[in-house]
Amino acid sequence: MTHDVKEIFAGDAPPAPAALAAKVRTLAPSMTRSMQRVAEAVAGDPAGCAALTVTGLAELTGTSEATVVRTARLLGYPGYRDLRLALAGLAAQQQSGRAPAVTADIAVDDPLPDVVAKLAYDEQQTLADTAAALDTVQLGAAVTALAAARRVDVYGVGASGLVAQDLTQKLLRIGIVSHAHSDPHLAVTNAVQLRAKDVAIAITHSGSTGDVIEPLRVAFEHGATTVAITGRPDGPVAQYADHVLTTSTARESELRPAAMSSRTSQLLVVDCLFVGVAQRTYETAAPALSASYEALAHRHSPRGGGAAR
Amino acid sequence: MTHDVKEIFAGDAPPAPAALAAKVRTLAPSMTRSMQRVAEAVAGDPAGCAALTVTGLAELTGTSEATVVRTARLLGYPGYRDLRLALAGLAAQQQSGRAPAVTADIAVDDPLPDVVAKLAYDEQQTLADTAAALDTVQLGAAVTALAAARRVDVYGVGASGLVAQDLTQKLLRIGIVSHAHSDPHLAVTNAVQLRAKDVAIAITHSGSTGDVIEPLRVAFEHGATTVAITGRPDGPVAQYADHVLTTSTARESELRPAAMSSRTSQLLVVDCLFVGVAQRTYETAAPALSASYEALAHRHSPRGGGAAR
DNA sequence: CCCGCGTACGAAAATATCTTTCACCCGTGA
DNA sequence: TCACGGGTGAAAGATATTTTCGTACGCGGG
Repeated sequence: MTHDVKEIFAGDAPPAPAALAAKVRTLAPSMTRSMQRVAEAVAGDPAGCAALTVTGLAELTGTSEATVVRTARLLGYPGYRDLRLALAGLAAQQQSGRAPAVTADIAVDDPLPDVVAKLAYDEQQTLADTAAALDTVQLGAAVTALAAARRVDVYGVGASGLVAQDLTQKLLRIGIVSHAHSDPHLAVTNAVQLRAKDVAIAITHSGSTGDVIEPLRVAFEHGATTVAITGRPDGPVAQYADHVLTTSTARESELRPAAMSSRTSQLLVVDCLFVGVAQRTYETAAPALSASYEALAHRHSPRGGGAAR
Repeated sequence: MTHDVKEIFAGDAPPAPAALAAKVRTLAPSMTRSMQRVAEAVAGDPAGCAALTVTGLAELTGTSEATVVRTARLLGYPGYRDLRLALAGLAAQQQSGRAPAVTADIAVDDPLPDVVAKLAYDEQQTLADTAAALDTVQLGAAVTALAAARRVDVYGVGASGLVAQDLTQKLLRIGIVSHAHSDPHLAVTNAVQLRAKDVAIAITHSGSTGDVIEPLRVAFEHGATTVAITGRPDGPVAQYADHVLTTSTARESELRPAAMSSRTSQLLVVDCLFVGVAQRTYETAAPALSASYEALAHRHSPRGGGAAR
C-alpha cells in the first residue's frame, strides 16, 4: 500500500553491483554494531549470504530481521531482496573471475571440474586459432572444386580417418558423391579412377602420413584437383596438393594427445568446406538436406523424443 | 587419488550458474508451450527477468505464476526464488564479462570469411555451453565405471557413430578394451555378452534413436553399467542409463545442421571421459600412451619435417 | 544518584511474494 | 461424439519480507 511519493534516491542512485565490498567499508563507520555484523557477513561471504533468507541472515549474525533490512537500506538497496540479488551477482562474478586460472596444463590430480574447464578452454582456443589462420582464398578454391566435382575421395587414417568420414557423410547429404578411405591400398586403387573434374582430399595432421600421401599423389598425377588438410603446410603432403588448408597445432601434454586438438581443428575446416559447398550449390543442397532430415525422422521413437516422463 | 567424500545430493544436479542458456535450449523440447515462453523470456533477458517477481514474469509472458514456478523447477531449481538468484548471477556475468553474443545465422550469400568466423564462434559457444552444463558428478561416476571396466561397448549411428569410434580409439590407446558398434544387430548381439563389470555407452543426440537404445537396454538388463551421452536427458535413452551425460543443443539453421554442433558437444564429453579415465588409470595409461605414440612414429616418412612431433 | 531524552534493537503484525492445490479446458484418440 | 489425459491458471495456503511499535540501553543533566 505504499504507493506514496518515494523520496528521490539522493546520493546514490543505483544499487551497487560489484562495488559492494567498497561500500561496506565506506559506510561501516556510520553503522551501528549490529549492522556492522551484518555488513561484515555480507561482504565476507556473498555467495553464502545470497543463499540465506532475511531470517537466516539475522540468525547467522545474531541480530534481527529488521536490522538486516536496515543494513540493506543503508547499503543503497530498496530492501533485502535486492541486496540478495546483488549478492548473487557478485558471487557469480567472483566465481567466473577465478576461471582464467585454467590456462595451466591438465595434471594427473586435477579434479574433474577442472579437467572439463581446461579441455573446453583448450578446444575453444584451438578453434579460434584455426579460424584466424585459415586461408580463405585456398578455402574458396577448394569449395569451388568441390561444388563442381563429379566425385570426391577423402583420405585419412587414424583419428583423421574419422574426420574424413565426417566430411564424406556431410557431402553425401547434399548430393555430392564422396567416399572416405582409410585403407591405403583401396585408396590408391580408387585414386586411379579419378579424372580432371574430381577432387581428392587428404587429411593428415603431421603432413607426412605416407598412407594418405600416396593416394593423393596418384590422384594428383591423374589430373584430379587435390586438397590437403594438414597442420604442416610445408610437409610432404603439400607437394601433391593444389590447395592446402592449414589446421592449427595446439600444445599437447601427456594427458592430452595431439590428436585431440588436431581433430577439433580439422573438423572446423571440414565444416567450413561443407557450408561453403552448401552455399554454392544451394539450389540442390537445400532440398537434399531437408530430404535427409525427413528420412531420418522415423528412425526416432514416435513422440520426437519428448516421451518418457 | 583419493577423490573421496563429496556431499552428493542424490539424483539431480544442483542449480546451474552460467549454464542457464544452455539448459534452456537443452530442455526446451520437453517443455510445454507456456513454459517455453517463460524459458525464452528468461534466456533472452536475464537481467530484466531477475528484476521481476513471479507475478511480474507471469504477466510479462502472458502465463500464470504456477507455470513460471513449474519452469523454474524444470530448469533444475527448487523454485522461482532460486532461479531468480541464478538469473541475477548470469546477468552480472554477462555485464562484466564478454560482449553480448551476436550470433547471426549463416546466410546463403555470406562471404567465406564470415562463414569461417561464424562457424568458429558457434562451435566455441557450443563448447562453453557443454562444459557449463556438464554434470561432473555423473561424469565422475562414468569415469569410475570405465576405469574399472573389463570391456567397453559404445553404440552410435550416423554422426554419433564417428564420435563412438573416436572414444573407442582413445580408450584402446590407454589399454581399455573397447569397441564401437554402428550396426544395431551386431550391437545387440554383443550387448548380450556384457556383465556386471562391463560398461555400455550409447551416444545419441535425439535421445530416441532406437538403434542405439536397444543395445543399451540389453546391456542394462544384463547388469552392465550403462551410460548415455545425449542432448535429451529426459529422452527414452535415459531410461536404461545408469549415468546420463548431457550434451548441449545449439540452435540450428538450414545451412548448419544440428549434427554439427551436437558432434562438437559430444566430442568434448568424450574427451572429458577419456582424460578422466587416463587420470584414474595413470599407472597403466601413461606407458600405453607413449607406446602407441612410438608405434606410430615410423608410419610417417622420415624427413617430413620432423614428422609426428 | 536519579531522571529524561534519544537512539538501537528486536518481536510481532502487516504485507508482499512464492508455492501448492484443484478444477477447468483443450486437444487427442477411440 | 465421448471419454481421457495432460496443460493451464485462479485462488488458497505457506514463506519471506517489510513495517510498526514497544522496550531497553547509554548518556548527559538535574
